[in-house]
Amino acid sequence: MEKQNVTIYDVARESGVSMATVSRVLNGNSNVRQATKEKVLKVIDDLDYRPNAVARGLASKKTTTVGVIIPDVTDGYFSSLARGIDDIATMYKYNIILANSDDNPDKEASVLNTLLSKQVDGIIFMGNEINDDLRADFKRSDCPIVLAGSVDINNSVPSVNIDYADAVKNETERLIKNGNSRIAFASGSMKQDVNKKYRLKGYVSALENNGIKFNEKLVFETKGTYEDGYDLAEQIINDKVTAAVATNDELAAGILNGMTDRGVSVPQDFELFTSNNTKLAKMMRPQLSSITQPLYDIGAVAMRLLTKIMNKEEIDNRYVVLGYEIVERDSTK
Amino acid sequence: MEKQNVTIYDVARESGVSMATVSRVLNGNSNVRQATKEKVLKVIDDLDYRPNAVARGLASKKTTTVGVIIPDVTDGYFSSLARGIDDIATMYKYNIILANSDDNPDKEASVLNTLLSKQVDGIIFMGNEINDDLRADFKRSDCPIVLAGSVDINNSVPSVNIDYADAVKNETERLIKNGNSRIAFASGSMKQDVNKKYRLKGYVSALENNGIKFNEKLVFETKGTYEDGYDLAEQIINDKVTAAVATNDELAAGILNGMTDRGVSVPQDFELFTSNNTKLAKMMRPQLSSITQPLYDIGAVAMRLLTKIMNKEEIDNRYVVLGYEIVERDSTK
DNA sequence: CTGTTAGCGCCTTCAC
DNA sequence: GTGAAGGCGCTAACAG
Repeated sequence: MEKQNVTIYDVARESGVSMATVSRVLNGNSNVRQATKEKVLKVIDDLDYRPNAVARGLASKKTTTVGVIIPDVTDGYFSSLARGIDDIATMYKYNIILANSDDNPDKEASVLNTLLSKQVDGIIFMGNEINDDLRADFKRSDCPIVLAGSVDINNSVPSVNIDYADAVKNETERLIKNGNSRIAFASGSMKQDVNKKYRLKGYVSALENNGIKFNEKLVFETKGTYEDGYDLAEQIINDKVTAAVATNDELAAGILNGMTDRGVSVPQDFELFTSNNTKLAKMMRPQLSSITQPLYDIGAVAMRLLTKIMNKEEIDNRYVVLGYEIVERDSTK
Repeated sequence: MEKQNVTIYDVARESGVSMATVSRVLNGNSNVRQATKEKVLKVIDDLDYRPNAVARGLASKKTTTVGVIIPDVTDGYFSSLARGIDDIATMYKYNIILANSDDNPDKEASVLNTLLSKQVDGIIFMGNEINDDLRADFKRSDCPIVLAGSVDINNSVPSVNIDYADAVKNETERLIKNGNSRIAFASGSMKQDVNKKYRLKGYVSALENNGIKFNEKLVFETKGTYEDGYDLAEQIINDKVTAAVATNDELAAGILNGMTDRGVSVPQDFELFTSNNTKLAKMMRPQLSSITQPLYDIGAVAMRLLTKIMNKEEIDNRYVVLGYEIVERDSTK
C-alpha cells in the first residue's frame, strides 16, 4: 500500500498532455477540445486522481473554505444558524472550519488569528459581544466577514439579524394587552448589546407607550442558562411579577419549569414569552409563546452575503434585517 | 491599504538571517542561538507576520486540521459530541472542518472526498449507518479515521462508544422490575445498526431473562423525530403498552408529550426511559429517566484517539467503550 | 486549443 | 548554529 501520490503531473503524462491542460479541464476552463477533455477525464478516473486542495490554495490564493466562529455548537440557537450556514456554503462549494469561542474574547481573537493564517476566504462570526478589540481585529484582517444573528451596534461589519428591539416591544405589548403591568425582563448578560441596547429598549418603549412606569427592579440579568431561569423563578414569584419576556429559550425553559414546579400555573397566573423559537419552545409544556426567528435563514442569508462579498459582487444592503413573527402558544393567554 | 504580503522571506531579510532560520524559530527548532531567535521574534512581531498555513501544509504535508462529519449539528446528541471533539482538537492545535451529512450516504461519500482533497490529517465520523461502500471508502482513504458515538458492527475503524445493548437491557429490566410486561421499544430507523443490532438486542435479552415473550408488535420503528414520537403515542395507547424505551431523546420527548397531551399520566400509567440524556431530558416535565451517556467525553476521547493515530503512537485499544449510568428521574416509578 | 515557465510561501535536507 | 537550494502540487500568465 503506497500513499496517494498521483499528482496532476501523473495524469498529464498518462494522457499525453501538459499539466496546464489537465488543470484546465479540472477547472472547467472551456478552452479545451472535447476529445482531449474526455481523454484527460478518463485518465483522472483510472488513476483515481484527486486534486490537492492545499496546493491549489497556495497557487490560487483561494481555499474555498470559510471560518465560522460560534459561541457554542451545543446551543440550539447557534447550531441552527450554523446549519443554515453550512448548507449554503456547501451549495457554493465552500467548506467550513467551525470553532467554538464560548463568547470569550481571548478565544475569539486567537481563533480569528488561526483562521486567517489558514487563509480562509471569509468568516462568519457569531457572538454576543463585539468589543473594540474585536472590531479592530476585523478591520485589520482584510478578510470578508459577516455577522450572523449577532449584533454590532457600530455596524462595522455586514450582518444578518432580525429587529430584536421591535420584536421584544411587540411581545411586551401583547403582555400588556393581556392585562399585565408587572412584567419582568429576564435577560442574559447585559454586556451583550442585543440585550442591553436592543431588547431592553424594546421592552422599555412598550412600557412607556402604555403608560407603565419602567421599574429597574423588574430587569433580571442572568447568564442566560436553563438553571439561571429555574432559580430566577423564585425571585419572580416573590416580586409578584405576572409575566415575563425572556431573551433566550433555555432561560425561558428554566423560568417556565421553575414557576410550574413551584406551583404557579402558566399561563393563568404567569405569562411568558421567549425569543428564539428553537425546537425547545414546542417541546416545553405548556409550549412557549415566542418570537419566531428564521434561524436557519439567518445563517443561510449570512453565508450567501459572504459569498457575494468574497466574489466582489455589488451589495445593495450590508445590514440585512430579516422579518420575524410572533407565535402565541400556551405560555401566554 | 495593501494586502497582507509579509512572508517568511520578508522577516528573514529584515532580521538579517536566512528563511531557514526563521522557519526554525517558527517551528521551535532548538538549533538556533538564543540571540538570533529573539531578534527574529522581534521582527516577526514588528512586521505582524503570520505564517501561511496553506504553504506550510503543502510543504510539510500536514494541515493541522481534521474533518468532522456529522449528521446534523442541530441534533443535541451530535452537537455535544462535536463540542468535545472541538475542545480536544483545539488543545492539540487542530482545527475542525465540520460537514453535515444528514446521514445521507451520497453526501457522506462526497464530503469524505472533499475532506480528503483538502488534505485533512484525520477524520472523525459520526453517523448512524455505516454501509459497505462507506467502509470501502474509509479503507481506501489511507487517512486516520475514528468513529465517535457511532457504531460499525464490523469494527473496521477505531471507535468510541458506550455499550448500547447493555444500557438498553438495563433500562428494560428496571421497567420490568417496576411491574411492566408490555414494554415498547420505540426506535429510530432500524437501518441503523445501533438500533437493530445493539439496542434491540438488549431489549430482547432483558425480556428473555425475565420470562417475557418478545412481541414484535411492540417494536415501533420511526425516523426518530419529536413529531414521530408525538404521533406514536396514540398507537402506544391503543396497544395498551405500559412502558417504553426510546432510542433517542427527541423521540422520547415526543412520546412523553404525546402521552401527556392525550391524558395519560406519566409515570403512573406509563413509564418511559430514554437513551442519550441530552439537555432536553431535564427540561421535560416530567423529567426523563435516561441512560447518561458521557457525550462530551465520547467526542473528546475520539479526538484524543485520533491524535494518537495521526501521531503514530502505540494504541492499546482501538475500540473504546466508555461507561454509562442510568439516572431515574420522573418518567419512571 | 495547448504547452512552457514561473512562482505561491514554506519546510527540509545537505553543506558549511 | 546557519545558509543555500530544491521541491510540495497546482495555477496563471504568456507564448505559440
